[in-house]
Amino acid sequence: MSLREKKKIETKSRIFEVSGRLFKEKGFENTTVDEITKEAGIAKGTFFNYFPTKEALLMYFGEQKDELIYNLIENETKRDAPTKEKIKNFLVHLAESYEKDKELTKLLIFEYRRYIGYSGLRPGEDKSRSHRLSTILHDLLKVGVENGEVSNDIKLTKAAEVLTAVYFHSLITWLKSETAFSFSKDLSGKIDMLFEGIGDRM
Amino acid sequence: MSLREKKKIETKSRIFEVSGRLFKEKGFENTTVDEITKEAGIAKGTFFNYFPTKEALLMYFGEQKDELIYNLIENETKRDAPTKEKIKNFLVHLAESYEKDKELTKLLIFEYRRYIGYSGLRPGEDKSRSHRLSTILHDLLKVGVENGEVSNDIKLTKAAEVLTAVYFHSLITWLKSETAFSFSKDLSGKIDMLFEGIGDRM
DNA sequence: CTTTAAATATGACTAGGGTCATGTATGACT
DNA sequence: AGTCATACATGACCCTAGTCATATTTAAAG
Repeated sequence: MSLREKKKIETKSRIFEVSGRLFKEKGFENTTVDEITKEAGIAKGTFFNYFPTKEALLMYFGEQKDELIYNLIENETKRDAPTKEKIKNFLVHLAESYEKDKELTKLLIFEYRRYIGYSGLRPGEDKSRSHRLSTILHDLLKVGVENGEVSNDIKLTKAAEVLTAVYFHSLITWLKSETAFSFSKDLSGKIDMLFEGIGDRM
Repeated sequence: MSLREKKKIETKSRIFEVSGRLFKEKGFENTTVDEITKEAGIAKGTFFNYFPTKEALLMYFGEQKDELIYNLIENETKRDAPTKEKIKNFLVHLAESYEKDKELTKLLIFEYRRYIGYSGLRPGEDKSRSHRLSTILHDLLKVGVENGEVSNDIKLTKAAEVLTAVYFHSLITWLKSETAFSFSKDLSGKIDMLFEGIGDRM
């Protein structure tokens, strides 16, 4: 690895460390790019060589965190278990990991959405969280259909999207709520409902 | 009505009209508060007497539009019809009304979310779209349970939230998509699925 | 018609995100 | 080692949302 590459990595991770500390201390909005660069010992312009906007830095936090979580969980869902349980476990674990730091999650989710919302106008891949989640769920459901645990006349993609929808909606409701209700429990109940259906089975 | 009140209303609606025109012409981000106030014939500071931030103005657009739509639709759902059909009609009508102006909807939804996300930190009422939608759906489902059309052991609130979740997720997926798929049709299919359930009925 | 207090309007000013022309370090090639 | 092209760093500068001390307008009271 060349000296240049080393320095690039070094600088990027210094920005990452310093901003992480500052965000925790003072919050995202109250931390200026100036402060970050001063503490990191670089010029302001340099920051924008690494992250196109201040929000992009926040997204980077989200990506790092997601990487950890998804890897952790993808393994776990390889275990043998009924499809519904696997899906539930997967989502509930995700939920629990977010429950650990509500404030950071708030920032990540709301800024991320905004960012994706706009950048979605441009062409390019949908790197959004929801798409990734949908894909994983789709695969799990497919196995479920093969085993006869999941109705085989449903559209897999639609079902995966519905599950994703419920997951994110619960997450957002939880983030907005001030009372301390459990995101993971709320979600668990809703997943049951999805498998059962809302309509009366006479 | 006093002269003061008249002027206030006059000024607010001038801001509203001018900004509406400018947003359509040049987009939200590319329209500055300076431009708006110049065209409206007021000083910059005055703008902020009426709207605390530029985004608040956008939210005001959203509220105005929602008011129209919800009133229109709330009446329509008073008709006699099966619960599922009523819910479907309601949501599909909503969907269609958004389909008419995708760009504006994009702005409203993504900015609104961001705004609510942050302001949700403060105490106070949840004036969010999703909450309102949930309430309407909850009432519709209640009638359904009374008529035996909807399973009576489901938690009404949970069910309403699940429907809301699917509605918003579809909306957002549609907004992010570049290909022209129909939001209202996609939604319609998902509502069917929710009533049926994902699990196999053996 | 004055006086006076409160509401509203004003625009110079501040703050912070983001740009860009210029300077400097790096490494490939001779 | 010396030359050169290219990648990267720099900080003065720009732009625009939002603030605030001051000025003006309204309306109520005397």
